[in-house]
Amino acid sequence: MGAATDDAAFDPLPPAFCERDALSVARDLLGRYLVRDSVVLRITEVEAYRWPDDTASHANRGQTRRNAPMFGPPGHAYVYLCYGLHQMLNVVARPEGEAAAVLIRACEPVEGLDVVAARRGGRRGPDALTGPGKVGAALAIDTSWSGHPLWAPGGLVLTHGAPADDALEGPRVGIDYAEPAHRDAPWRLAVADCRWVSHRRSLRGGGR
DNA sequence: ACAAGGATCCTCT
DNA sequence: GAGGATCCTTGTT
Repeated sequence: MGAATDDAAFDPLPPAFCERDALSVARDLLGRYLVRDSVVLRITEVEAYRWPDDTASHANRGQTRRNAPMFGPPGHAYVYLCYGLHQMLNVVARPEGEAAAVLIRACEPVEGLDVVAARRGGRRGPDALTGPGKVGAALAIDTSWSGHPLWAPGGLVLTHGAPADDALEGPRVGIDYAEPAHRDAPWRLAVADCRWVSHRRSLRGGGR
């Protein structure tokens, strides 16, 4: 991706991009870039946590200190710690007061592969970036980034990237505690024909 | 102040 | 395919 620095791929997405239903935002996030310093990752897999009435969502039982950014304005990060060690990055969707988010589950490296490999124990293949905890590690973020605006220069930035033409869909991972209707809903989306995707066996063609 | 469980990852078999 | 790691968040006492 050599001469990518002078095209629009690195223009930040405005907050208004995220000011709609999380499933729509999720679909349109496929192919976008997450940029932090020398590291550029292309988003390849996401999950929508919707509003209202999604029993898998952290926001389902009301606002807490942890999930407060979900209730805030769109286009901010929501980062939380999972299983005591994994930093999970979400993009906040919907207007302020309506708590929805998109979990970034996997990415494909665009630039900064050496830095990513160093942060991921030397891994350079899809194992390095297929899983939400792996993405957090590759970007070296933690919960102190929760609430960060994703369009502000110099931090963690969500940019236009290279939007994906085709998508696969399937049920979200690790939410057996949710009501069946939400547990089985196909609200996990991934770039089609892409190796940088986790749990590929449970995905099917869904498109756009 | 306490107990329970988690939107996962890694290693080993 | 199974289990341990690892500690914060949450709801309750």
